[in-house]
Amino acid sequence: MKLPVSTEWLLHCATSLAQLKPGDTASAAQLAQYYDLPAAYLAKQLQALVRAGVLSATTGPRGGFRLARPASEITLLQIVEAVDGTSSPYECREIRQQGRGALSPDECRNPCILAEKMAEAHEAWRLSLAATSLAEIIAALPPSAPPRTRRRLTGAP
Amino acid sequence: MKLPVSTEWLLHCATSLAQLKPGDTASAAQLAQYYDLPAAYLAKQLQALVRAGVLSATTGPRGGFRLARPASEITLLQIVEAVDGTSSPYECREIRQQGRGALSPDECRNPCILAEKMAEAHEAWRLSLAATSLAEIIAALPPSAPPRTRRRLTGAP
DNA sequence: GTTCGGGTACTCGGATAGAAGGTGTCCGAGTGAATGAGG
DNA sequence: CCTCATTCACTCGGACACCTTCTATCCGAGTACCCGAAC
Repeated sequence: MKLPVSTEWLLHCATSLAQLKPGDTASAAQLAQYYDLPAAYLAKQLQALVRAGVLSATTGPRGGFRLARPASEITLLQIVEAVDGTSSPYECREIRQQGRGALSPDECRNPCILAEKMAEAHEAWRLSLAATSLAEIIAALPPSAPPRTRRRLTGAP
Repeated sequence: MKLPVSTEWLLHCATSLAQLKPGDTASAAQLAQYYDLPAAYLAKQLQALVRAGVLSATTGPRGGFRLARPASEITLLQIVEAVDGTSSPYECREIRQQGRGALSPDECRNPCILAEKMAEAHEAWRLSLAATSLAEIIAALPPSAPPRTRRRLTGAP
Protein backbone atom coordinates (compact mmCIF):
# COMPACT_ATOMS: atom_id res chain seq x y z
CA MET A 1 0.00 0.00 0.00
CA LYS A 2 1.81 3.06 -1.23
CA LEU A 3 0.58 6.50 -2.17
CA PRO A 4 2.16 8.08 -5.27
CA VAL A 5 5.07 10.39 -4.54
CA SER A 6 3.09 13.11 -6.26
CA THR A 7 0.69 13.10 -3.31
CA GLU A 8 3.22 15.01 -1.27
CA TRP A 9 3.83 17.36 -4.18
CA LEU A 10 0.19 18.27 -4.55
CA LEU A 11 -0.47 18.67 -0.86
CA HIS A 12 2.35 21.19 -0.69
CA CYS A 13 1.36 22.87 -3.95
CA ALA A 14 -2.22 23.28 -2.76
CA THR A 15 -0.91 24.75 0.48
CA SER A 16 1.15 27.22 -1.51
CA LEU A 17 -1.77 28.16 -3.75
CA ALA A 18 -3.87 28.77 -0.65
CA GLN A 19 -1.39 31.44 0.40
CA LEU A 20 -1.87 33.50 -2.76
CA LYS A 21 -4.06 36.58 -2.79
CA PRO A 22 -7.54 35.87 -4.15
CA GLY A 23 -7.50 35.84 -7.94
CA ASP A 24 -3.76 35.33 -8.26
CA THR A 25 -2.43 32.25 -10.01
CA ALA A 26 0.77 30.26 -10.09
CA SER A 27 1.91 28.29 -13.11
CA ALA A 28 3.09 24.71 -13.06
CA ALA A 29 6.60 25.91 -13.90
CA GLN A 30 6.64 28.28 -10.92
CA LEU A 31 5.44 25.59 -8.54
CA ALA A 32 7.98 23.14 -9.95
CA GLN A 33 10.83 25.59 -9.38
CA TYR A 34 9.55 26.36 -5.91
CA TYR A 35 9.90 22.72 -4.84
CA ASP A 36 12.49 21.55 -7.40
CA LEU A 37 10.20 19.04 -9.08
CA PRO A 38 9.89 17.80 -12.69
CA ALA A 39 7.68 20.47 -14.20
CA ALA A 40 5.96 18.41 -16.88
CA TYR A 41 4.96 15.62 -14.56
CA LEU A 42 3.78 18.03 -11.91
CA ALA A 43 1.58 19.72 -14.52
CA LYS A 44 0.05 16.39 -15.36
CA GLN A 45 -0.86 15.78 -11.73
CA LEU A 46 -2.22 19.27 -11.26
CA GLN A 47 -4.66 18.46 -14.01
CA ALA A 48 -6.03 15.71 -11.83
CA LEU A 49 -6.87 18.29 -9.18
CA VAL A 50 -8.59 20.40 -11.82
CA ARG A 51 -10.69 17.43 -12.92
CA ALA A 52 -11.60 16.81 -9.28
CA GLY A 53 -12.79 20.39 -8.94
CA VAL A 54 -10.22 21.36 -6.31
CA LEU A 55 -8.23 23.71 -8.56
CA SER A 56 -9.17 25.77 -11.58
CA ALA A 57 -6.75 26.43 -14.42
CA THR A 58 -6.35 29.45 -16.69
CA THR A 59 -4.40 29.31 -19.95
CA GLY A 60 -2.43 32.04 -21.63
CA PRO A 61 0.07 34.53 -20.22
CA ARG A 62 -0.38 35.35 -16.53
CA GLY A 63 -2.43 32.17 -16.33
CA GLY A 64 -1.90 29.18 -14.07
CA PHE A 65 -3.65 27.38 -11.24
CA ARG A 66 -5.66 28.70 -8.33
CA LEU A 67 -7.96 27.19 -5.74
CA ALA A 68 -11.41 26.53 -7.11
CA ARG A 69 -12.99 27.10 -3.69
CA PRO A 70 -12.16 28.79 -0.39
CA ALA A 71 -9.34 27.07 1.48
CA SER A 72 -11.70 26.33 4.34
CA GLU A 73 -13.78 24.11 2.04
CA ILE A 74 -10.90 22.04 0.69
CA THR A 75 -9.93 19.06 2.83
CA LEU A 76 -6.80 16.96 2.69
CA LEU A 77 -8.97 14.02 1.71
CA GLN A 78 -10.18 15.75 -1.42
CA ILE A 79 -6.61 16.38 -2.53
CA VAL A 80 -5.41 12.87 -1.76
CA GLU A 81 -8.36 11.23 -3.47
CA ALA A 82 -7.97 13.49 -6.48
CA VAL A 83 -4.45 12.16 -6.95
CA ASP A 84 -4.90 8.54 -5.96
CA GLY A 85 -8.54 7.85 -6.74
CA THR A 86 -11.41 7.13 -4.43
CA SER A 87 -11.34 3.36 -4.45
CA SER A 88 -10.60 1.44 -1.25
CA PRO A 89 -7.15 -0.13 -1.01
CA TYR A 90 -8.77 -3.45 -0.07
CA GLU A 91 -10.82 -4.97 -2.83
CA CYS A 92 -13.04 -7.89 -1.85
CA ARG A 93 -13.08 -10.40 -4.69
CA GLU A 94 -15.39 -12.80 -2.88
CA ILE A 95 -12.98 -15.67 -2.76
CA ARG A 96 -15.25 -17.19 -0.13
CA GLN A 97 -17.52 -18.16 -3.04
CA GLN A 98 -14.77 -19.98 -4.92
CA GLY A 99 -12.99 -23.30 -4.61
CA ARG A 100 -13.76 -26.36 -2.53
CA GLY A 101 -14.87 -24.31 0.45
CA ALA A 102 -17.27 -22.12 -1.54
CA LEU A 103 -20.19 -20.85 0.43
CA SER A 104 -23.66 -21.04 -1.06
CA PRO A 105 -25.07 -17.79 -2.48
CA ASP A 106 -27.62 -17.92 0.31
CA GLU A 107 -24.86 -17.72 2.94
CA CYS A 108 -23.42 -14.69 1.18
CA ARG A 109 -26.47 -12.52 1.58
CA ASN A 110 -24.65 -10.43 4.16
CA PRO A 111 -21.27 -9.05 3.12
CA CYS A 112 -17.97 -10.65 4.10
CA ILE A 113 -17.05 -9.67 7.66
CA LEU A 114 -13.42 -9.21 6.75
CA ALA A 115 -14.35 -6.85 3.93
CA GLU A 116 -16.53 -4.92 6.34
CA LYS A 117 -13.72 -4.52 8.84
CA MET A 118 -11.32 -3.38 6.14
CA ALA A 119 -13.91 -0.90 4.90
CA GLU A 120 -14.34 0.44 8.43
CA ALA A 121 -10.62 1.04 8.71
CA HIS A 122 -10.57 2.82 5.38
CA GLU A 123 -13.46 4.97 6.50
CA ALA A 124 -11.58 5.89 9.67
CA TRP A 125 -8.67 6.97 7.49
CA ARG A 126 -10.92 9.04 5.27
CA LEU A 127 -12.62 10.72 8.21
CA SER A 128 -9.27 11.64 9.70
CA LEU A 129 -8.15 13.29 6.47
CA ALA A 130 -11.50 14.98 5.91
CA ALA A 131 -11.24 16.58 9.34
CA THR A 132 -8.48 18.96 8.27
CA SER A 133 -8.93 21.74 5.72
CA LEU A 134 -6.29 23.74 3.92
CA ALA A 135 -7.30 26.78 5.96
CA GLU A 136 -6.31 24.98 9.15
CA ILE A 137 -2.95 24.08 7.64
CA ILE A 138 -2.33 27.73 6.75
CA ALA A 139 -3.40 28.84 10.22
CA ALA A 140 -0.69 26.64 11.73
CA LEU A 141 2.06 28.37 9.76
CA PRO A 142 3.88 31.43 11.10
CA PRO A 143 2.28 34.73 9.94
CA SER A 144 5.37 35.56 7.92
CA ALA A 145 4.91 32.52 5.68
CA PRO A 146 2.29 33.70 3.15
CA PRO A 147 4.12 36.87 1.96
CA ARG A 148 7.34 34.93 1.70
CA THR A 149 5.69 32.14 -0.26
CA ARG A 150 4.19 34.68 -2.67
CA ARG A 151 7.54 36.35 -3.16
CA ARG A 152 9.43 33.16 -3.83
CA LEU A 153 6.74 31.72 -6.07
CA THR A 154 6.78 34.65 -8.47
CA GLY A 155 10.55 34.52 -8.68
CA ALA A 156 11.10 37.92 -7.08
CA PRO A 157 14.52 38.14 -5.38
CA MET B 1 -2.90 3.24 -2.81
CA LYS B 2 -3.65 -0.42 -3.32
CA LEU B 3 -3.20 -3.40 -1.06
CA PRO B 4 -1.92 -6.58 -2.69
CA VAL B 5 -4.63 -9.01 -3.74
CA SER B 6 -2.96 -11.54 -1.51
CA THR B 7 -4.12 -9.53 1.49
CA GLU B 8 -7.61 -10.92 1.04
CA TRP B 9 -6.19 -14.40 0.59
CA LEU B 10 -4.26 -14.33 3.83
CA LEU B 11 -7.04 -12.80 5.88
CA HIS B 12 -9.30 -15.63 4.80
CA CYS B 13 -6.59 -18.27 5.21
CA ALA B 14 -5.84 -17.09 8.72
CA THR B 15 -9.54 -17.21 9.50
CA SER B 16 -9.65 -20.78 8.26
CA LEU B 17 -6.58 -21.79 10.25
CA ALA B 18 -8.20 -20.29 13.33
CA GLN B 19 -11.04 -22.78 12.94
CA LEU B 20 -8.79 -25.83 13.14
CA LYS B 21 -8.45 -27.85 16.30
CA PRO B 22 -5.38 -26.88 18.33
CA GLY B 23 -2.28 -28.57 16.91
CA ASP B 24 -3.80 -29.36 13.54
CA THR B 25 -2.21 -27.91 10.43
CA ALA B 26 -3.27 -27.15 6.87
CA SER B 27 -0.86 -27.17 3.96
CA ALA B 28 -0.54 -24.43 1.38
CA ALA B 29 -1.99 -26.80 -1.22
CA GLN B 30 -5.07 -27.46 0.91
CA LEU B 31 -5.67 -23.78 1.50
CA ALA B 32 -5.17 -23.05 -2.20
CA GLN B 33 -7.76 -25.66 -3.18
CA TYR B 34 -10.13 -24.38 -0.53
CA TYR B 35 -10.19 -20.91 -2.11
CA ASP B 36 -9.13 -21.81 -5.68
CA LEU B 37 -5.90 -19.83 -5.57
CA PRO B 38 -2.46 -20.33 -7.18
CA ALA B 39 -0.82 -22.65 -4.68
CA ALA B 40 2.81 -21.64 -5.23
CA TYR B 41 2.19 -17.94 -4.85
CA LEU B 42 -0.03 -18.47 -1.84
CA ALA B 43 2.76 -20.46 -0.21
CA LYS B 44 5.13 -17.59 -0.83
CA GLN B 45 2.82 -15.18 0.95
CA LEU B 46 2.17 -17.56 3.83
CA GLN B 47 5.91 -17.45 4.47
CA ALA B 48 5.56 -13.74 5.08
CA LEU B 49 3.13 -14.50 7.90
CA VAL B 50 5.60 -16.99 9.32
CA ARG B 51 8.37 -14.40 9.27
CA ALA B 52 6.03 -11.98 11.02
CA GLY B 53 5.40 -14.52 13.78
CA VAL B 54 1.69 -14.86 13.06
CA LEU B 55 1.87 -18.42 11.73
CA SER B 56 4.23 -21.26 12.34
CA ALA B 57 5.15 -23.78 9.66
CA THR B 58 5.98 -27.46 9.89
CA THR B 59 7.68 -29.36 7.09
CA GLY B 60 7.36 -32.99 6.14
CA PRO B 61 4.27 -35.18 5.77
CA ARG B 62 1.27 -34.06 7.83
CA GLY B 63 2.97 -30.71 8.08
CA GLY B 64 1.64 -27.30 7.12
CA PHE B 65 0.71 -24.02 8.72
CA ARG B 66 -0.98 -23.25 12.00
CA LEU B 67 -1.52 -20.15 14.11
CA ALA B 68 1.55 -19.27 16.13
CA ARG B 69 -0.59 -17.76 18.89
CA PRO B 70 -4.16 -17.92 20.18
CA ALA B 71 -6.65 -16.39 17.77
CA SER B 72 -7.58 -13.81 20.37
CA GLU B 73 -4.04 -12.41 20.22
CA ILE B 74 -3.87 -12.05 16.44
CA THR B 75 -5.29 -8.83 15.06
CA LEU B 76 -6.22 -8.01 11.50
CA LEU B 77 -3.51 -5.35 11.55
CA GLN B 78 -0.80 -7.91 12.21
CA ILE B 79 -1.91 -9.93 9.21
CA VAL B 80 -2.20 -6.95 6.88
CA GLU B 81 1.16 -5.52 7.91
CA ALA B 82 2.80 -8.92 7.55
CA VAL B 83 1.74 -8.97 3.91
CA ASP B 84 2.15 -5.34 2.95
CA GLY B 85 4.83 -4.12 5.32
CA THR B 86 4.63 -1.67 8.17
CA SER B 87 5.63 1.49 6.36
CA SER B 88 3.18 4.33 6.02
CA PRO B 89 1.66 4.83 2.56
CA TYR B 90 2.65 8.50 2.71
CA GLU B 91 6.35 9.08 2.69
CA CYS B 92 7.51 12.61 3.51
CA ARG B 93 10.54 13.42 1.38
CA GLU B 94 10.92 16.92 2.82
CA ILE B 95 10.38 18.76 -0.42
CA ARG B 96 9.85 21.86 1.69
CA GLN B 97 13.63 21.94 2.06
CA GLN B 98 14.25 21.87 -1.69
CA GLY B 99 13.99 24.35 -4.55
CA ARG B 100 13.56 28.08 -4.57
CA GLY B 101 11.13 28.02 -1.64
CA ALA B 102 13.39 25.91 0.57
CA LEU B 103 12.95 26.52 4.26
CA SER B 104 15.97 26.94 6.48
CA PRO B 105 16.97 23.91 8.59
CA ASP B 106 16.04 25.99 11.61
CA GLU B 107 12.44 26.30 10.41
CA CYS B 108 12.28 22.54 9.97
CA ARG B 109 12.91 21.71 13.59
CA ASN B 110 9.30 20.65 13.98
CA PRO B 111 8.03 18.09 11.47
CA CYS B 112 5.99 19.01 8.42
CA ILE B 113 2.36 19.56 9.37
CA LEU B 114 1.10 17.76 6.29
CA ALA B 115 3.19 14.73 7.12
CA GLU B 116 1.83 14.79 10.64
CA LYS B 117 -1.76 14.85 9.43
CA MET B 118 -1.10 12.01 7.04
CA ALA B 119 0.54 10.04 9.84
CA GLU B 120 -2.47 10.65 12.08
CA ALA B 121 -4.79 9.26 9.41
CA HIS B 122 -2.59 6.21 9.01
CA GLU B 123 -2.63 5.70 12.74
CA ALA B 124 -6.43 5.87 12.77
CA TRP B 125 -6.44 3.16 10.13
CA ARG B 126 -4.04 1.01 12.12
CA LEU B 127 -6.03 1.40 15.32
CA SER B 128 -9.21 0.38 13.55
CA LEU B 129 -7.60 -2.80 12.25
CA ALA B 130 -5.89 -3.55 15.55
CA ALA B 131 -9.26 -3.41 17.32
CA THR B 132 -10.44 -6.67 15.78
CA SER B 133 -8.90 -10.05 16.51
CA LEU B 134 -9.30 -13.30 14.64
CA ALA B 135 -11.26 -14.65 17.57
CA GLU B 136 -13.89 -11.96 17.10
CA ILE B 137 -14.13 -12.82 13.42
CA ILE B 138 -14.72 -16.48 14.27
CA ALA B 139 -17.31 -15.56 16.88
CA ALA B 140 -19.33 -13.77 14.23
CA LEU B 141 -19.59 -16.88 12.08
CA PRO B 142 -22.46 -19.36 12.48
CA PRO B 143 -21.59 -22.23 14.87
CA SER B 144 -21.74 -24.72 12.02
CA ALA B 145 -18.87 -23.05 10.22
CA PRO B 146 -15.78 -24.47 11.97
CA PRO B 147 -16.59 -28.18 11.51
CA ARG B 148 -17.50 -27.56 7.92
CA THR B 149 -14.31 -25.64 7.29
CA ARG B 150 -12.26 -28.46 8.80
CA ARG B 151 -14.03 -31.02 6.66
CA ARG B 152 -13.59 -29.15 3.42
CA LEU B 153 -9.99 -28.20 4.14
CA THR B 154 -8.87 -31.78 4.60
CA GLY B 155 -10.60 -32.82 1.39
CA ALA B 156 -13.10 -35.14 3.08
CA PRO B 157 -16.31 -35.45 1.06
C1' DG C 1 -5.63 60.30 -27.76
C1' DT C 2 -8.40 56.35 -28.78
C1' DT C 3 -9.50 52.10 -31.11
C1' DC C 4 -8.76 48.10 -33.62
C1' DG C 5 -6.15 44.27 -35.59
C1' DG C 6 -2.38 41.05 -35.76
C1' DG C 7 1.44 38.79 -33.84
C1' DT C 8 3.61 36.58 -30.10
C1' DA C 9 4.86 34.29 -26.11
C1' DC C 10 3.04 31.90 -22.58
C1' DT C 11 -0.24 28.63 -20.58
C1' DC C 12 -2.50 24.07 -20.06
C1' DG C 13 -3.76 19.37 -21.93
C1' DG C 14 -3.22 14.84 -23.72
C1' DA C 15 -0.45 11.18 -26.07
C1' DT C 16 3.92 8.63 -25.80
C1' DA C 17 8.41 5.79 -23.60
C1' DG C 18 10.91 3.82 -19.31
C1' DA C 19 11.26 1.66 -14.49
C1' DA C 20 9.64 -0.48 -10.12
C1' DG C 21 6.87 -3.65 -7.51
C1' DG C 22 3.28 -7.03 -7.31
C1' DT C 23 1.92 -11.48 -9.61
C1' DG C 24 2.77 -15.99 -11.05
C1' DT C 25 5.80 -20.07 -11.67
C1' DC C 26 9.48 -23.24 -11.05
C1' DC C 27 12.65 -26.42 -8.74
C1' DG C 28 15.68 -27.76 -4.73
C1' DA C 29 16.60 -28.76 0.57
C1' DG C 30 14.80 -30.75 4.56
C1' DT C 31 11.79 -33.59 7.38
C1' DG C 32 8.63 -36.73 9.44
C1' DA C 33 6.15 -40.82 8.65
C1' DA C 34 5.39 -45.31 6.70
C1' DT C 35 7.68 -49.73 5.41
C1' DG C 36 10.16 -53.72 5.42
C1' DA C 37 13.49 -56.76 7.34
C1' DG C 38 15.71 -58.55 11.19
C1' DG C 39 15.96 -60.08 16.05
C1' DC D 1 5.56 -59.32 18.49
C1' DC D 2 8.95 -55.51 18.89
C1' DT D 3 12.96 -52.66 17.14
C1' DC D 4 15.44 -50.29 13.92
C1' DA D 5 17.41 -48.61 9.60
C1' DT D 6 15.87 -47.28 5.08
C1' DT D 7 13.14 -45.36 1.75
C1' DC D 8 9.90 -42.31 0.31
C1' DA D 9 6.51 -38.91 -0.42
C1' DC D 10 5.32 -34.68 1.15
C1' DT D 11 6.31 -30.17 3.13
C1' DC D 12 8.29 -25.50 3.07
C1' DG D 13 11.76 -22.12 1.29
C1' DG D 14 14.08 -19.29 -1.98
C1' DA D 15 15.39 -18.00 -6.94
C1' DC D 16 13.64 -16.75 -11.71
C1' DA D 17 10.21 -14.41 -15.68
C1' DC D 18 5.87 -11.41 -16.77
C1' DC D 19 2.66 -7.62 -16.46
C1' DT D 20 0.21 -3.67 -14.58
C1' DT D 21 0.94 0.89 -12.53
C1' DC D 22 3.55 4.90 -11.37
C1' DT D 23 7.15 8.01 -13.11
C1' DA D 24 8.98 10.94 -16.49
C1' DT D 25 9.01 13.39 -20.98
C1' DC D 26 7.58 15.42 -25.26
C1' DC D 27 4.91 18.21 -28.41
C1' DG D 28 0.47 20.36 -29.90
C1' DA D 29 -3.99 23.44 -29.11
C1' DG D 30 -5.69 27.49 -27.16
C1' DT D 31 -5.60 32.12 -25.17
C1' DA D 32 -4.71 36.57 -23.04
C1' DC D 33 -1.57 40.11 -23.49
C1' DC D 34 1.35 43.48 -26.03
C1' DC D 35 2.56 46.30 -29.88
C1' DG D 36 1.83 48.93 -33.85
C1' DA D 37 -0.85 51.36 -37.09
C1' DA D 38 -4.93 53.68 -38.46
C1' DC D 39 -8.57 56.91 -37.37
